[in-house]
Amino acid sequence: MKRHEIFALVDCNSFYVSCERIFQPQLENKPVGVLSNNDGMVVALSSEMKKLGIKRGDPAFKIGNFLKKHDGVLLSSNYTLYGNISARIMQALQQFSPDLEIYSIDEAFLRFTDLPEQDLDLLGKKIRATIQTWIGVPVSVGFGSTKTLAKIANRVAKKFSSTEGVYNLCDHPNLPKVLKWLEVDNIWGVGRKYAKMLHSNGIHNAWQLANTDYPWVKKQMTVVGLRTTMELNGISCIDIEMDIAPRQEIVSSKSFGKPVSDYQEISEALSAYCVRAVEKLRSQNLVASQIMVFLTTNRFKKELPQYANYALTRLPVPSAYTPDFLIAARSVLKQVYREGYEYKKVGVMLADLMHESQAPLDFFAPTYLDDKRKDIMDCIDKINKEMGRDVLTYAGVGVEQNWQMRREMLSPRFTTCWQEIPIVKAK
DNA sequence: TCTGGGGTCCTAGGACCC
DNA sequence: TCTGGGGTCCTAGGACCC
Repeated sequence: MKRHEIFALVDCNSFYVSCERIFQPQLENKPVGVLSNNDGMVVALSSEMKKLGIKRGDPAFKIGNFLKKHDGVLLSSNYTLYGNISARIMQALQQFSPDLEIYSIDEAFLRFTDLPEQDLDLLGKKIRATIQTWIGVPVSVGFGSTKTLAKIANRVAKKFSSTEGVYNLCDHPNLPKVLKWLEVDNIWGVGRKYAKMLHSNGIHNAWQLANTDYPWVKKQMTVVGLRTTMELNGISCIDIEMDIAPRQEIVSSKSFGKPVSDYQEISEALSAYCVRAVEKLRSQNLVASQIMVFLTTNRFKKELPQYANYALTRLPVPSAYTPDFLIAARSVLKQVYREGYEYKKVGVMLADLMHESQAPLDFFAPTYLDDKRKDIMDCIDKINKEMGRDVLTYAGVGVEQNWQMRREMLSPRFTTCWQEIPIVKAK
């Protein structure tokens, strides 16, 4: 007999903003927004910011003046800080259940087995209090008999202050009411395209979707949509994933701080992203054998000629040796680069990843592990880790780096850099 | 001046094999 | 009249997530 399972979704409220507020208490109760790379658009907002009518995705340059009038603050994103705070939260959550899935930087699923349901509300409150006290970040907790329902419960917890941040949908008499309230657009797993399709078929809320003919759903939305629909009916189809699945691809790409046409500059930026991607590869003890390069102009500038393209190549043997990728990336870039365009973005994607110990042997060439290449890379990584990022790097990444992104409102690395750790003076 | 970056999964179709 | 029937692997594209 299957044991009775309950899922919880713990989700940090306005995560990036909450991270900034830990070390900058003057930001409490103020409209605060955190921007995407290049200070482009708002990606996280405090509730005060939402009340001003600002939305995720609003471009920074359009709202700057408006915010000044309302004492609002915009910050550049500080992923070093957010990553560190996230790790602390996940560690703290471990104590509530060993069955923990880190779903994103600010969300985790927990699975409980044979837990008395009357205790759920108390448990939710305890989780909230723990994360608030230990780390200083407010979270919301939703319980459900499936992951999809736990997600919905979390949404209710966030939306209605009367819940005090905890909502339980397990065998709840309000379940039909909640499902009727929730538009299909807001169901986990239903994106813009499918939401539109469902609306045009007269299915507007989660209750209606739950009661839709399964074969029809499968035909229109593949098994993925079918799973979601069944989960709305309390049939658990998506289990938590505790093992960190090995990566299948690693992407490194960024928009430029300003438009770039010059081949040399693009090549430098590409080289820099390539160095970063291969570092990431090595940090997980992986090797890659495929590399793809893509570049694109600014699609928002409709008056300018547009161009986007990509191409890929394979390495003769899987590798994590940066120069192998730099050489490959540059030869691929030559294939896709066209003169006379203002480029906005270039990037590299590594694919065909496998653990370095599983790389196939080649009769004619030594594997990455065999010859000195791994030793050289490990040595460089170690120096960079101890002495600072890019103390040792490659000539191809250039010196001036005019293409670098903008981060004009960046907060300090409060928790990960000795020079930037805040000092509290005793009175 | 100015609009993110990094992932996953599923399906259809073509190549190739016996 | 009629032109096999599976498999598998690979890739591109489309959907989704935060």
